[in-house]
This record gives sequence, C-alpha cells and structure tokens, in this order.
Amino acid sequence: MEFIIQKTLEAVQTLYNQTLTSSDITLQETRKEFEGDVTVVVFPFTRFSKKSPDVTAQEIGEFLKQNVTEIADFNVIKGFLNIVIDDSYWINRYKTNASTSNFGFAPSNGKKVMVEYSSPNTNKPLHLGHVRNNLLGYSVAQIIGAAGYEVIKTNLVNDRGIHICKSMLAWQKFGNGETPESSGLKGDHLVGKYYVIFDKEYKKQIDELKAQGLAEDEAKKQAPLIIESQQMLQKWEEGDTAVIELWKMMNSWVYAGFNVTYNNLGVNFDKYYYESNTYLLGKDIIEEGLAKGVFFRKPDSSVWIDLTADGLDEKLVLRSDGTSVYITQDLGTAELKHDDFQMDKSVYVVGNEQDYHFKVLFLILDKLGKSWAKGLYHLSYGMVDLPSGKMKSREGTVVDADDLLDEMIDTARQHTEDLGKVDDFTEEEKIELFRKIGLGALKYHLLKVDPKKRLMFDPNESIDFQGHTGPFIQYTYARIKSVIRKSEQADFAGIVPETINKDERELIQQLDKFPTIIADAAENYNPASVANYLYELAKGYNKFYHDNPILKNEDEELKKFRLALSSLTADVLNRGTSLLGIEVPERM
RNA sequence: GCACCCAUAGCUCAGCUGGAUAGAGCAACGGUUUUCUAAACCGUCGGUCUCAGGUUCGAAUCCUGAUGGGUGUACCA
Repeated sequence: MEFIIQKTLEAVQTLYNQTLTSSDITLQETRKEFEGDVTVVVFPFTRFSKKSPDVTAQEIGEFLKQNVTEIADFNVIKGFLNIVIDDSYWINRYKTNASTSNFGFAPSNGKKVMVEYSSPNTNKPLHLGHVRNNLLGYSVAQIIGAAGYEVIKTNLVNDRGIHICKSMLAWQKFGNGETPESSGLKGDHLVGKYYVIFDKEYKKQIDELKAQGLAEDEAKKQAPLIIESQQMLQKWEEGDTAVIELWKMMNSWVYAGFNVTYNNLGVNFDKYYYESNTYLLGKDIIEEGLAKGVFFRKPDSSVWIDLTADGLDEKLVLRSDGTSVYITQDLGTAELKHDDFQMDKSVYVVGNEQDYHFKVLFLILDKLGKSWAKGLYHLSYGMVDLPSGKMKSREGTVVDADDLLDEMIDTARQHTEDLGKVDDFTEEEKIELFRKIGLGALKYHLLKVDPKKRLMFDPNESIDFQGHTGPFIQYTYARIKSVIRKSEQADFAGIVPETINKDERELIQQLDKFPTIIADAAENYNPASVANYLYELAKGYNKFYHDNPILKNEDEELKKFRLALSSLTADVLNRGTSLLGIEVPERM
C-alpha cells in the first residue's frame, strides 16, 4: 500500500502545504462493516488543515480519487477515510503473485544468521519444555531462511558436568551392566532412569545423616554419593580413562535416543557444539578484558565485571581458583561460533529464566568491543505450565516428549478413524497421515502462542482438532487438493479473470499479505504470527469454498480461475505450514 | 530487599508504530449436507481489557502507582 502513503503525502502537501514523511501516515485495514480496503487516519492532519476530521478526510479522499487510478472510490465515516481500491488492482496483484515462484519467500539477501536451539543436558530425556524450545528454534530458522537469510542451525549440547556424573555413578552402582539393548529402553530414558535413582538414593543418605544429627545443608554436602560424583567429575576433568569410557558409552546411548526424538519431531541441526569441547574456552577473553580494563581482579584473585552503572550487579566471570563459570565459557563459545561462521546475527533460543544471564553476556561482549555483539539476540520464551503447576523433573511431573508424541499420534488415529474417511487408505498411508495430523495439532498448538508468553498445556484435555488448530489448516489444504484432483484435465496455469467477486477479492487480499507476514515474523522471531495468519487464510478459504462453486461452473474461465486461486492458496498453506515444521496431507 | 516479565470473554489465545462499536477458537445453545471432503459453513450467548491516577482530539496499547502471579538475583548450569 506504499502508493497510498505516497499519494496521501502529496495530498497533504498540495492541500495544506505541509510536508510529512511516511511514518506520519497511519494506514489500517478497513473494518469489515464498512466499505473499503484501506483506511487513512486523518485526525493528525486536522492540526494544520484547520478543518474538522470529516472535511479533511473528504478533501484528501477527493484528491486521491482524482490522482490515483487504482482508487475507485472513498467514503468518510466519523473522520475515517475509507478507500476503495479498484478490483483491477487486486487482479493485478493476484496475477503477479500467482506467477511468482516460491511466492512469499524472499530471495537471498546475502546475510547469515545462526540459530542455536534445543541445547539439552545429556542426563535425562527431553520433555515438553524442550519440545517448545525445539519447535520454536526450528520454526524461527525456517522463517528466517524464507526471509532471505542463510541460516545455520546449531545445537550446543551440555554433555559434561556434575549432573552427568550423577547418572554415571548411579548406573555404576545400581545398574548391573544394564544397556539399552538388554533393557529394551531408549538410551536417553535409560540414562534418565539412573539420574532418578541417584536422586532417590542421595535423599536416603541425606535422611540417614540427618537422623544422626546433621543439619540439612551439612547432610547434603556430606552424603557419600554427592562426594563420589564430585570425585568422578574431577577424574573426568583429569581425563581418567575408565571414567571417560563410561561417559562416552552413556552419552552415546543418550545421543541415539535424542536422534530418535529429533527425527520424530522433525527438527535437525547443521552444526553441533559440545560443552566438553568448549568448557575451557573463554579464559583468554578474561585476559583480554583485564588488559582492556573491562574486568577487575579481587584480592582473592577472582575476576569480576562491575555492571552497576548499567543497572545490574557486579558479576563474577572467573573463579578465584582460576576455573570457569557458566558465563566464562559462554563468552568463549560466542567467539568460537563467530570465528567459525562470521554470521551477521546470532539467535539463542533459551527460556526466560536466563534473561539476566544473556543480558549480562551480551553487555560484556559489547563492552569488550566485539563488533558482532550487536547481532546477538536472546529469543526468550516462557515456560510451559501444566494444570498442576510447573513441571519438575525430580517430582516426576514432567510430560515426556516421546510419550507426548505417541499420544498425539494415537489421538489423531482415533479421531480420524471415527470420521471414517480413510477406509481405503493402505496401512502405511494411515500411519503417515496420523503422524502428520498428530504432530500438526501439537506443533500448531505450541507455536500459535507468542513465544514470550507462558503457555498452558493440559495433557489430559487432548489437543483440539477443530477450530483454530493445525488440523483445520491441514484439512483446508487437503480439501483444495481434492478439488484439483477432481478437475482432472483443467489447465488453469496463468488464468487471469476479468472481474472478481467479494469472496475472491478477500482471498486475493489475504494471499497478498504472505510476504509481509514472513518478513515481519523473521524480524520479530515470531512463528505465532505465521501461525495466526495461516489460520485466517484457511478460514477465508473455507468461506470462499462454501459459497462459491468451483467445478460446478458453466463458465469454463471462471472455473479455471477459481481452481488457480485455490491452487495458490494451497501453495501458501503448504509452504506456510512448512515454516512451522508442519506437513500437510494430500487427503484426510 | 533489588531487577525483569506477565494480567484481555467461563477456558485457551489474537489485537501491528496509540485510532472507529475490543476479535478468534473451545465450551453452551440453534441452524446448514439429493450439490466440489460437515476436521467445514452460518447464527445466538458471553467483556468495567486486574485496579487507580496521568498524557492525548482519541488509551487494551504510552507514563506513574497499587494488587495478583511468575522468574532471576550462586565462586550452579
């Protein structure tokens, strides 16, 4: 609608001798109950037009109608200038969009973005919180790619540390050599099982010590199991062969398990980083910071940065014994990533409980004068709440990712079989369909909500398949495909109509927004805007479909046009849902 | 204590840089199929946008304060 803004500027210039810029003009979609396509808000102009809003709107409307061929008419209601754009304009838009390959996706802009997501710990299986993270990360990467960037998806695996040693120790003590093969358990679940066992045994020891009269925190520190796992961590750091072997073996089980989950979830990565390789990084940055006077050393020789001037606290960046803390290695890893890829932007998909950490991390890198620090972005998403409250691994109130996927697919199966539309499907086709629908429902449910907000998830109340859902969009796609299949011959490519009706125009307008939606979603790292757009589009199509016969048309040209319009809609639904990691079925 | 985030219909959520009578879905109730897939379409019901001030021609949106909820504030990650 750029041309309307330009002409409005011209109108204001000629009529009121006032020079404005594009940002002074507010355009909005005309509300459904009024006639028109776009509305110019003229209230701000009354200051220098020295006339009432109604008169001002009237004058500008006249000017636009006289000077812009695409503007067919206008009306003024309560000071709002509603502009009616000629159908020929929309027919033209449609013509352009329909003939653009990959309509909506931007050509390469030569810039590179890294998206880090998933980043699991290797001591337990993935749960619902990870699912949100993975779906968000994958989707954001897809969207950024569609907006013209080259995208590198990375996974920074937390494969070392005390939590891993706990699982290892428990397995050593209580595992009797159990393996994924011998137990039939998925590797990550097997390791997670021992993490839970550790916790249980550890608590027993704490209770015993308390019974002997120790205080709670003393007991926690003195329990043999915790001491042993700390020793194990130390041995790991020294490179003790037996410990390293055990660590490698158990991690390999976990990776095999994660890969299954990632596959089922439909996510993937271009580059893995492992903390076992990066945890020592960052120490030269500490030196650099000390030299530059950004950091300072305390008498006990620990290193700090003073961020009080920025409204934050003093923050430790290196322990007094010279070892790294979390932020030390994150500083190092940030630099490593940049050295590896020289990307223009880098997105961290991490929960909002780490807001403070990333604020500090980015601020430090900026203070160190890293030019690329400005391109760092923390995509901070809200936690997932269950009806019972928040998820806690230790209390067993987590929703396991693998179980969840199975349940979704099973629910999809029941639901679909009840409808009885797939009786002629082969067994393989059915499995494929149930998977698409089950995952579509789950993914849409999680992605339609603004990432920044907390998300309420009720596992018992199985996710809907009707209304504002993934399957609704999938169904719309399948419906279109069905019509196209039935049209048999029809070569509708390149068909452009002479005239269009109201439903057709609305659909064309909806489709026309697709590129803007993608650009906007990429800029804001927000899959929810794509999700909500696709729902509106599907809804609009269903209305069109309901009220406008496609194949049952005497008029051959009209039939072809509607087929073509349907086909473009299907294409947008297909590629749009792919940005959410959702697949669409040809039949359902 | 201090910092940050959130609050919209019974429930789950939209609401773009301030703009018209605040929108969807679910739930509830009613209607639509001899016609291209009824996982659809149409209608009814449902709101003091947590509260109180302020800025403005105009505030769900911006500012201040209060209340309620969440998170962080480790020589943990």
